Amino acid sequence: MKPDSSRGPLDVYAAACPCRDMLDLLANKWSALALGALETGPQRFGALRARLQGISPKVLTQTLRRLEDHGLITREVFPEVPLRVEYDLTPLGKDACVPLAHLRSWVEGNIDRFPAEV
Amino acid sequence: MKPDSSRGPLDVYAAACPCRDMLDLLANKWSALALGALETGPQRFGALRARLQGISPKVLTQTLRRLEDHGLITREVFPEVPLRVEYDLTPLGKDACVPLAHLRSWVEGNIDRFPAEV
DNA sequence: CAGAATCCAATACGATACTG
DNA sequence: CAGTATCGTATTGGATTCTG
Repeated sequence: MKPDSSRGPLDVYAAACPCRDMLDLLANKWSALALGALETGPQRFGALRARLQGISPKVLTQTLRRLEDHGLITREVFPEVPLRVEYDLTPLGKDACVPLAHLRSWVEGNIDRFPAEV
Repeated sequence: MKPDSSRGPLDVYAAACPCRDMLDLLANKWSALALGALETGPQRFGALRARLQGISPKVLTQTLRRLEDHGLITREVFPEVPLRVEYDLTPLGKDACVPLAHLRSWVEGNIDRFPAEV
């Protein structure tokens, strides 16, 4: 088990560690929701937009692009009419869903313990 | 098991659900790091600042205040000279640390699988 | 020490309109 | 359908300075 040294120390607390960027990507509301929405299978842009209530097309595009660039999801275009584009999880994305699903369900399961909005 | 109805449906995907706000709070880089830094016991402002490399005092204050307002941490002032202020986890905060710790360690453990920066 | 105050740069976001 | 382009606002973030 070589803990990698080619890309610097593995510490999310280090500002320069690539871990920090990944944490910034995953510890994000829209990322967590988008990845979770894909757990049930490939989804189209419109479906994701409907699922992630309140997201604008622009922000959804940004979120998906960023996830794609980091290898968490794939984007496939079907040159049909009307156009169809499907997003799906990569193996890495599937794995990332595990801790994110825990976080989402923890929130839903403990929301009653939070003090009411001030 | 009454799934609560006093505060609306429990669905992080619903824009109006309070869950959304909580997810927004926890699915956040600095929140995840700050809570994790407190897992080992109460910490002073300066210690947290040193641990969360790269954070500015202003953002750290905002982060801590927000966590305190939502009942995840406590803030205790010791009127000494020099002044000492300690932050600590509440029971709720301790519980929230569990999924967040998973997320942080998942990132550290899988960073090598991510494509190199573009 | 622990922040508050201030100023300013960056960018994130929403709404709208338009295109392949 | 699935975005992109554009605009303007709003929020965020950093650096610096100051105070109880």
